[in-house]
Amino acid sequence: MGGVTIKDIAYAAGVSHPTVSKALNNAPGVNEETKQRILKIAKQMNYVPNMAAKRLVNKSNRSLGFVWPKAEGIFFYHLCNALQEEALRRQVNVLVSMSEPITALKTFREHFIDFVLYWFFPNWTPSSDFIREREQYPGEVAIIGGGYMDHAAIIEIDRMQSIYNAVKYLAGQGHKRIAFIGEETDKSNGFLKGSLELKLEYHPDYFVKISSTYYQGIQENRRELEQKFNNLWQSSNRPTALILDSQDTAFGLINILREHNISVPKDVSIISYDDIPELSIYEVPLTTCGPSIKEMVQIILDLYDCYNNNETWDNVRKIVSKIVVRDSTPAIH
Amino acid sequence: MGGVTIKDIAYAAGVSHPTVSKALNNAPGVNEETKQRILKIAKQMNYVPNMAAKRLVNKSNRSLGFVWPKAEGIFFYHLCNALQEEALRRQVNVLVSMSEPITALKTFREHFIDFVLYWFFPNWTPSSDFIREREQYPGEVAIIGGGYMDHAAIIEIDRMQSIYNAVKYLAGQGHKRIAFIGEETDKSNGFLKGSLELKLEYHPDYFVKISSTYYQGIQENRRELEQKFNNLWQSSNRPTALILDSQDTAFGLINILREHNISVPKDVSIISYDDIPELSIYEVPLTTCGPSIKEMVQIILDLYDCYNNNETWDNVRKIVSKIVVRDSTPAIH
DNA sequence: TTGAAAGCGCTACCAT
DNA sequence: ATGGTAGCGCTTTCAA
Repeated sequence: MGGVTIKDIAYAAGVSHPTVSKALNNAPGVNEETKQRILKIAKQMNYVPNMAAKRLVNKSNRSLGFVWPKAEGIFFYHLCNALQEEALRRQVNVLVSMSEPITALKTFREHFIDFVLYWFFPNWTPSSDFIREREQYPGEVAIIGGGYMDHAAIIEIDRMQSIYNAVKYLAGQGHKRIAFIGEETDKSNGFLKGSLELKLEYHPDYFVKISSTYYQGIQENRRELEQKFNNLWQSSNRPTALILDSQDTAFGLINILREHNISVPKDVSIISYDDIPELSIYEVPLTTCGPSIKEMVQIILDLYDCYNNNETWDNVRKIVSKIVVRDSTPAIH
Repeated sequence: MGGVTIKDIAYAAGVSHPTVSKALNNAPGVNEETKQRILKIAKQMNYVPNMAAKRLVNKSNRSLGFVWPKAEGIFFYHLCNALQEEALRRQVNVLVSMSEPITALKTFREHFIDFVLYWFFPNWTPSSDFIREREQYPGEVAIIGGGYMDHAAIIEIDRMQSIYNAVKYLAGQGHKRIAFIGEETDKSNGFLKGSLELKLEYHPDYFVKISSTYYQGIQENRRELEQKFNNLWQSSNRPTALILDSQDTAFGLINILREHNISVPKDVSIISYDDIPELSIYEVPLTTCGPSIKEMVQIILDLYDCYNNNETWDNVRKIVSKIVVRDSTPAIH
């Protein structure tokens, strides 16, 4: 039960265990034929490497841990899935933890995961306990989504630029009156910057600032959204396009539009932040902006590979945002 | 990274490294005074045990792997979160994998997770590859949600009973005309059984059978739901209560009701399957049936504890369903 | 009570 | 190309 080791394989293949090790790790200096034989036997015997032993000799084991932030799940669900899929292709294991950052790191350390990826939010900074835990962690730590700490690779997401691009795109489609609905963050700043630089019509109510969040209750959230949207819609400067700051806002607004018989894109064009499939399979597939999950996953695993091959890498990588054009934003005249 | 080992401590304390090991692990056979001295030095030197080395010798550890099924995420998100939280309380690590079952088991084996929990669906049966992989796996495998295999603990969910109870509860609230909306599964059978046994009014259109699923597209799903619901609502035997087979159906229907200005519970009472917070924070908090996530998590970890303490356990555990009464189902006259 | 020695599974480093 | 040997840090005998 359990323990098939390289020695067992070596015995079965009639070679020595170092040869098996080399064969299994694609190391040079093994006859191709022998190698194939060993590989075959290993598979037959359903060999599973002992990560502890690997770690003991300071070898990485091609596994990546992702720490799922305490936040609404749908985006991270898709991110995890995509990560998982691409990782499979690249032969790396992905394990997910939903613990808080310190516990997660400890758990990953105990299980020999050699690369841990955190999703944090802008302005996050590490607690001293976290720093201490990170010092004990032998592998690499990467941070995506926001925040910064020493001894961690950073994958930056430029949300401001994302929204800025959305404004630009809509302007290119012929819109002059564009409103933004969402919280006050980098994203809304991108909207303001875009409106200003592209010399769009601007009225203070074009920034529809939402303050209640989903988890304060759908009810509260919806009420606020509905009321503020109505104000905007009834104003004398009704916009022709809307930029929404997240899928959450998009879901809320779509219901509201439906009730009011406002049709997309006939009555209004829409771009939403967040690259998730739910936005593309709606009645009117929505144009989205923001980093593509697919691309994020590539960058993450490229980073992992760099680490794994002991290559150097830029400590900060930027992930560019992308507009995925769908039916909700045709050109207007 | 790394550095201080028990040998260093041994040298500093003027003892041998096995003695340090014993002292650090509270093992018997070490002079109390020596032990304290060693502990103190270890602390001074900021010793951190090398998990790899430990693991290489001692195989077991308190950790549980959960395999997240390829299915829509929101329920599993809550389940994972709850599992994680209770596990923290019980000092067990939880790691989640989104790989397919065999890969997941292999990954967990590699990383010394000694207990793996699968969510499967009714009528699932293991492939021969899976059986083989399980045989190699030294830990325990548990299955929840449906399906069966040898050498696995089973946590059974009686969905039929859940819905049956819902029917019974609604009947108790005074309803005679109850309809069910959802796919044809154990759940719909529970509805039919309840209607029959409790001698409710029954019309064929009270079983609103939905066949398209969420991932065929929201659009398709919504259209079918809307059309079938309209039929039901316009029929001469309009029901006074609805049982919905999942949160998915609930979300869809709620939007439809809103558009039609049908008010809950004034115009119709509703019970939905699935114990997730989203159903409780809606405009009208919905009464739900089905197993409570909290309870599921308890049963899972109780099972884990049994396994971990080498206790015996019933190979099949049933998880009872519960009705959480909220505002959507008042008594009627 | 203590410590010398063996060994967990693996890789690195030489010899051959 | 191959394999013998050493050693990663730790626990576990077992002899002193």
